[in-house]
Amino acid sequence: MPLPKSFYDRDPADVARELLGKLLVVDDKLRGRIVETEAYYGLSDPASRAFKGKTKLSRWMWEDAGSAFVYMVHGYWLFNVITEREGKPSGVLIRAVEPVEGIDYMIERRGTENPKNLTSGPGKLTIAFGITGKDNGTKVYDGHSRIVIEKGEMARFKIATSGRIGVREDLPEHLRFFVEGNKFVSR
DNA sequence: AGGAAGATCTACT
DNA sequence: GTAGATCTTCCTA
Repeated sequence: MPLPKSFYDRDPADVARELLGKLLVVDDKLRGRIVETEAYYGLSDPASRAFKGKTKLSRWMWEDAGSAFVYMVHGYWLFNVITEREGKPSGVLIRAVEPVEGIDYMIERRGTENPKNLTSGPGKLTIAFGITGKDNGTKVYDGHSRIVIEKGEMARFKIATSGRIGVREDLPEHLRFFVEGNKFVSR
């Protein structure tokens, strides 16, 4: 069962923290455990795609909680889930997952057999899972969607935080969350 | 037409 | 570990 829409209708930092350990599922055959996330706010966050207002690309950030927002940067697609109510842009970037199921497909798409290099980065995991701009607007709380996020079980783990990676201008708060010691975290 | 963007890969010290 | 090239759209001029 996918996580309910209400799970995403909250502050993105809370959602980012609690998405750790959850399962990203695509086409019911590719599964990955989320081990690294980042929260992004809207108009008040210079690193957010919504900062400069609605454009053809960023308009997906104004969708309702639990919608997919896929953005391309430097030739790679990055997968985000929108948080908070419709009309209030914010979201969570999925930065890394740990491969769980469908590893053969991931190896084929990524062109490498090194499991550590399959999904250990935001641009890598979209390639491994076959996620592109066409998936914009997908409702990840709807069981019929191609992309959903499920509860999943994971042994106890410790959550660490840091500033966000790669952004030109970060906010003072720590908005990156990751599973401490997990080898699939991007760095 | 040119540049920016939340990254990755490769080839070195 | 760090440095540089290169990746693809869309946005702004």
